[in-house]
Amino acid sequence: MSLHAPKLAPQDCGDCPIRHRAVCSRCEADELARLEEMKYYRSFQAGQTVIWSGDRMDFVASVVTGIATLTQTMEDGRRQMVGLLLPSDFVGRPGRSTAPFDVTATTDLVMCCFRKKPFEDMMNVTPHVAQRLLEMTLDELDAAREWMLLLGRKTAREKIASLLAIIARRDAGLRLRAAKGSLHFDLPLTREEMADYLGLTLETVSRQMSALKRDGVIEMEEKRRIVVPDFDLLFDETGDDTDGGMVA
Amino acid sequence: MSLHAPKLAPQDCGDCPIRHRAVCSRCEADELARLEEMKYYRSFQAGQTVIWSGDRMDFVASVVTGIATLTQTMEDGRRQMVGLLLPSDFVGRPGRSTAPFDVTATTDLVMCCFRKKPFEDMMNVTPHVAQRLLEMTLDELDAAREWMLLLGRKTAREKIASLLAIIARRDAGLRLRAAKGSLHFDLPLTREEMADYLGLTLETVSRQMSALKRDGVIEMEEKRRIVVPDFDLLFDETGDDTDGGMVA
DNA sequence: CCTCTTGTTTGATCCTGATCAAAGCGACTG
DNA sequence: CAGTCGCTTTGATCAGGATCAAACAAGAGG
Repeated sequence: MSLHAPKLAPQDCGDCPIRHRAVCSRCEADELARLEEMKYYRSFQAGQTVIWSGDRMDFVASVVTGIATLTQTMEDGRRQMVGLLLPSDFVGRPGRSTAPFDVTATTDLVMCCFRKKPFEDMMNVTPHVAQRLLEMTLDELDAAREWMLLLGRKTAREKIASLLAIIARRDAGLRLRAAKGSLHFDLPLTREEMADYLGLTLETVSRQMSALKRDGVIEMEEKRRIVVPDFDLLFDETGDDTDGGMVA
Repeated sequence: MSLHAPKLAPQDCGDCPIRHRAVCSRCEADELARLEEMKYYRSFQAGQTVIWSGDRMDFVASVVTGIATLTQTMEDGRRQMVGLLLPSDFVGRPGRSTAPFDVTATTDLVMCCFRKKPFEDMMNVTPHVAQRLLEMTLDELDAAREWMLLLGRKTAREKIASLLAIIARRDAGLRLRAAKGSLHFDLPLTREEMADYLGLTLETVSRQMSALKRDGVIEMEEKRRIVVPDFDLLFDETGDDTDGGMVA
């Protein structure tokens, strides 16, 4: 349907996600080679800030391993997460030189980076990259709009359930739906980070997690290890009207 | 800095925004001609739905005159606006065939459309279009993230002030800051639409508008005609920490 | 072993914004 | 002009989540 081969499954992805995400498998070999020699890696410890809002940002990057968050902070400290970067996700924008929000490593993090200028130059000669990047950005925009519905109109319980469903679904996507219905996964975020994601306080997050446990929607092996006995049960709590892709 | 000439001011824009927004002035004349012969116009009355969420969408378009909104609706009727389209804004995504949300004309609306397939084909041969589109999409993503901060963390009063500031600023951009400090403009949205934008109820919107009037931050000539005696005063109510571009 | 720290849970109370209800205000029409 | 419709304002009350506060759990490090 497009110029690109079907998206590669994450486990097929080698050490550098950009190579697979931004460039299609039919691109000429020398373009790939050019990309290869441009890239370099940066590692961050959990909790470390990758870049502060307003700072000069002279690279673009994609996540290789670990999780990073994009957050906006108001003067008085109110904080809202506006993006969650998982392996293979992309950050940075060709054509803008300062970061519009904080980027923070929530776990140990490895990113694959390209200096912005040569990356932009390369975009000009290899249109596939621009097209793939457009596609990814449009997906992100769709996700942001789902998120806006969540922030603006969902109840605390629905917000929690939605977040759990998002993470569960992503994990299930990788692990291809483990034990037929029953699903278990690690929560990569603290209660406070969940609160920042959802526009709630950490106390409310904690209370609603307890409520979902009490009501049998989820179980907790440990505080950060979740078991979902029946995904449909969880999904019913999200307020969304269709499942939309649990089954591949 | 890029392949594109500096962005044209809106008043320079002819009858078809895509021509100016999506293609740079240095592009070859025959590309412009090809775009010209592809385009067609569609008109909608205020209140009319352009396309329903989930419907097949076989065109891309940009707004010529009027205002359209993108909204998501939950089963029980809760509604969240996720996009506001002003003249020269773009809708539709190459590479996806169904609309992910409702598009509605809030005023009488004229859109300049291109059938999706030929538009995609053209994108493949004219990389400038893809690049320009990427740039626009990234701007939209930034706007969506600002909006997420508003929805997740701002108070009702801050939300109202932010919305008024956004509209005032946009109007000032066009009319180049009319009466030195004092600014007046029409609100293109009903109280209910404002509520859907802000994740509030229409009653709360009405009350906070009254409060801002009582406190001298705004005046109302008519219910939909706003006077801002001092923009800085309004801006102080938004919770944002820097003005960020009122003055060109 | 104890202490310090970080993340989490739970309780008590408060307050912002939602909900329910009624009335005002134009604009348009018969 | 009365009557209606769409939009807006205002009032009374309610409730969901925030805030303040305390205690718990699990490491890490001395």
